[in-house]
Amino acid sequence: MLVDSVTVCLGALMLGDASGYEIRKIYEDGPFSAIHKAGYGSIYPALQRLLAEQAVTVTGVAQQGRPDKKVYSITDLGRRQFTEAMMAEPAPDKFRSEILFMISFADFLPVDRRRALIEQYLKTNLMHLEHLDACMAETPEAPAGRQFVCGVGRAIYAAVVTYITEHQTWLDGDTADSAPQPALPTAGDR
Amino acid sequence: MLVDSVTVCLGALMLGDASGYEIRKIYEDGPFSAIHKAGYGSIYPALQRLLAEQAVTVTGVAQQGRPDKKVYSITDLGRRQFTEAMMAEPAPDKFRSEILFMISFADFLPVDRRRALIEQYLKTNLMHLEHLDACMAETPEAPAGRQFVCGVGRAIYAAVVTYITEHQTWLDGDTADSAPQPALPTAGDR
DNA sequence: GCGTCCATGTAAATGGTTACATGATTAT
DNA sequence: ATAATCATGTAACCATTTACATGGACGC
Repeated sequence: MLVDSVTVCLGALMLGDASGYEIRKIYEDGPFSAIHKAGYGSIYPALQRLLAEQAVTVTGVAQQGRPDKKVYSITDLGRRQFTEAMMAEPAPDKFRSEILFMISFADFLPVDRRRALIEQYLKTNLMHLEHLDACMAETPEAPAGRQFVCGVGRAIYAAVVTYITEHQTWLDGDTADSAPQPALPTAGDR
Repeated sequence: MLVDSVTVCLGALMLGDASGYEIRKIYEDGPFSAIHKAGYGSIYPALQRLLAEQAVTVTGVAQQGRPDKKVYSITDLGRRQFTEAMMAEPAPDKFRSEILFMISFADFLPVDRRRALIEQYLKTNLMHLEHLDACMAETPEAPAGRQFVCGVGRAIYAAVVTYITEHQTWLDGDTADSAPQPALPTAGDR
């Protein structure tokens, strides 16, 4: 894997100094969360490796009332490592959806369950959409790359929401009734 | 994980008897490939577990010229297990994209690299779209659940392709020039 | 009082991917 | 000849996720 926890930390530090805790927040809450998540269990060990490699430096920051913070800064070596990683061939995207897997087998499930799954899928996609919009609104001056990626994410969530609202009746009623009607025009949907 | 290799095999066998080799093909080549991939390394052990649990049965099929095939069939117990798994709370979707991660940091990359990444992303999405269309054309009588999921996949790929073609110039020129102009209006961007 | 946020870390468990091992047939 | 397809499996490897451990401050 070319983009592993180490690269992920380096990326966060390219945007500015940060502690492990803050790096996690970036990937867990920020606009990056849709692309790549990272928990403490992967970040803290990665930072130690980077420190040993001298790709980053640390500064202990004492805080009043809070535990000490360790703020990491990327070094020139780290910057070079990061750029190198960005030049490697990216691995294919990985996507895994339990809920879509379940919906695939809707025909074997009770009608209630089908409806519940669709509803849940619609709801979560709407939430993601709102969350992304909120993130984008917070940083209107974000660099072009990040805005582009956020735009892609937005387009995806919006497309899913639209599709569901237009087609959710497909799975209503039992199998016999479900005749997939018009669907998407142009490029041979069906 | 509620939908693991075992459940995945059970799902494939719900659609009909199959060998490990054939199950892999379903998840590697078929319309399911976008949702959940599975290699031999996870399928064969899963089938053995299922056999021990008596969720499936095997029939050895001797073939002329070919290695013997082991065709698995799901039992009533297996069907019950599968349905039970489909009633559990689905884990949140997992998505990881190295290429989008790279594009997020486009501002730190040479212009050539930016363009190459965008182009590659567009190309792969077009490929996925075509592949899905081909899959859907092959089985026009697919059950409603599967058609719905394929439709979602199609909508996603189509949305990404549209977004890229409309916004790819953002990342042209160097950072100074890249003023993200009109950007995203209100809601339904697309 | 209780939950959440801040803050850093470790260790075990999970579980999928990759590589290896074997081997015949068919298509190029 | 050589690559690809058919066919089954094992074992090491890898990385992430989850649970655990610790602890003060702040809001409700």
